[in-house]
This record gives sequence, C-alpha cells and structure tokens, in this order.
Amino acid sequence: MFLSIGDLAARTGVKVPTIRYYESRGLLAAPVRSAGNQRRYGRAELERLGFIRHARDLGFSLEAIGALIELQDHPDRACASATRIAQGQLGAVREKIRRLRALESELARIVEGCTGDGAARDCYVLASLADHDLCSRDHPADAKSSTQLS
Amino acid sequence: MFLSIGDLAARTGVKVPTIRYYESRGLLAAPVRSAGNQRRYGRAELERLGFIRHARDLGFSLEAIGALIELQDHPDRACASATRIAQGQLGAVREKIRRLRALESELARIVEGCTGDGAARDCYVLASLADHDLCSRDHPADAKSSTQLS
DNA sequence: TGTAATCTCTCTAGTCACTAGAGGTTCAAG
DNA sequence: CTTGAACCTCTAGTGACTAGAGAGATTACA
Repeated sequence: MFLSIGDLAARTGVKVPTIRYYESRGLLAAPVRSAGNQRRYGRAELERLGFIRHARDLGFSLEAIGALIELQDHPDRACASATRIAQGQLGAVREKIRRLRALESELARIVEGCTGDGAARDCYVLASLADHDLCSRDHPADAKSSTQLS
Repeated sequence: MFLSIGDLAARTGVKVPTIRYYESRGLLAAPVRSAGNQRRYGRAELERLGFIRHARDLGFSLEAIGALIELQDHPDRACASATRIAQGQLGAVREKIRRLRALESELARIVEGCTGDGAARDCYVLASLADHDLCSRDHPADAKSSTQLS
C-alpha cells in the first residue's frame, strides 16, 4: 500500500494541491518520499485525510481540526475539549442560519416588490438598498462575517 | 457639508480603512481633497456609502454592488438586471440555509451522542469524524464554499 | 532501451473583503 | 503656537485554498 499523492487525492476526493497545503499547515505529517522525492502515503495517512475531509465538510476550521487531531493522537486525554469544539461549531452553524433567515426574508420582500420590467429609476430593488427605511427594520447590521456567501 | 473620512465613517458605520478600500475598488469615486490632501465628502458620497453598506449587510458581493451602482447611475436603463442580481443573492442565501441545516442536524446528532466525560479513545465526536459510516448518510460533501463560518 | 505522456516537485502569486501596522503629514482646539 | 488626534500612502496579513511556471520523476508501451 504505497499511494502517490494523486492516488490519495483520488481516494479521498481532496485535491492534490490541497493535500500539500494541509501538510504545510501541519495537519498531515510529512510522508516518506520515493527515490525521486515524491510523496508516498499509506493507510494511516488515508484515514487521517478522510477525517480532515469529513470535518471540513461539516464546516470545522483547520485550526479546530488541528485540535481534534491532537486529541486523536492522545487517546487517553479527556474528550471534553472535542465535545466543546463540536458544540462551538454547532452554535456557530445555528447562529449563521438565524442570520441568513433574516436576510432571506428581507431579500424576498425586496425581490417580490419589484416587477423587473421598469426602468432603473423606479426599481424597487435599488430603492430598497438606497433607503434603509424601506426595509423591515433590523436586519443584521453587523453580521458580515456570517453572511458572506463566498 | 464637508465631511472628513472620519466623519463619514461615524455617520455610516463603515470603518475608515474600509472606505479607502471601497474607493480603491472603484465603488466610491475619488472625492475632492483638502489643501493638505485629505479626502472631503458631501451628501452624494454619504448616500452612496449608505447604499453600499446596506447591500453588504444583505450579503451582496462587492462585484454585485458595483453592478447595482452602475445601474443606479443610469436611471433610464432597464431594472431587470438589478432584479436578477437580487434574485441570485436570494437563491444563494436559500441554498446556504439548506446546506447549513443539513450540517446542523448532523452536528447535533454527533454532539448529543457524546457525554463528554470519557477519554478521547471513546469519544463519539472523534469516532464520527473518523468514520463516515457513523454519519447519517449524505451530508453535503462538496459544499465547503457555502459552509464556511469565517 | 527509448520515448512520450502523465505525474509530481517547489515556488510564487492570486482570490475576497477587509484589517493592522509603519512611518510620515495635516488639522483643529486651546 | 503647540499638542494630539486624525489623516495620508504603502505593504503585508487573514483563511482555505487555487492557478500557474518551470523543472524533474514515473509509467506504459513499442
């Protein structure tokens, strides 16, 4: 079981440059190299990368994943901090949903108010954005960090 | 009505470096300057920055905001593209909510499965992340772009 | 064994929407 | 006229990658 970086990428669904990036960030240990300096991976790395990918899919930051891996490497430590990290993530997800729902209703209101067939001067979308009073009050004012849609 | 950049920041809630950043991105026109080369703003800039801020609060990208401003500057054009941008944003918000809800239930399941008082070797959080089969199948596998929590 | 196609290597730079800091200049109050 | 706050430009950093250049390694097949 000697996998090239491309094999590992194919098996885990993580792109090749991303694997190298994870190594540079310390989430994956530097693997053994072939005679020609190419990375060679085994089962352990396959599993760890699967772990990372699964955690990323659930939205954990690389920093949080690093902490979880640290814990995984020390099975006799208390698992409380893993639980805390996951709870933090859950809380962040819930908060984000809450804010996005407020955005959704505001945007829906704006979109529905506009027929889309007039001139820009009469556009309800533009008017709503220009005039905060047209807005059902209090949509998140300082929530940029959680409303980015990348 | 001659506002310094600090006054403008105080009135709109947009930070000073962010205002300069918007200017550099072309969202705000370069304003007149004082004798000593400091920016001086008037009512038009105040309103435009309010527009930008409102749109940012609703999650629009700077690129989308640029397109909306372009339209605002040409009131005789059709408003259809403004509506399209807003609809796109609404769709993106809804999609994001959908994905976050899937994450939420998965995370809640993982967190609830763990008492948090054992050792890391028996931690359900860590086990769930290590083994995708422990997972109620199909949570978003390729949804990173919309699940980041910044 | 030769060769061609595909991988892989390192390094740099770009993405988005800011934010922080250095080092220097201008303004407004007292 | 002095002081201190606000302002100027410029560079670099954030997170989590992604893209590309230019060079070297590996593999499949003849």
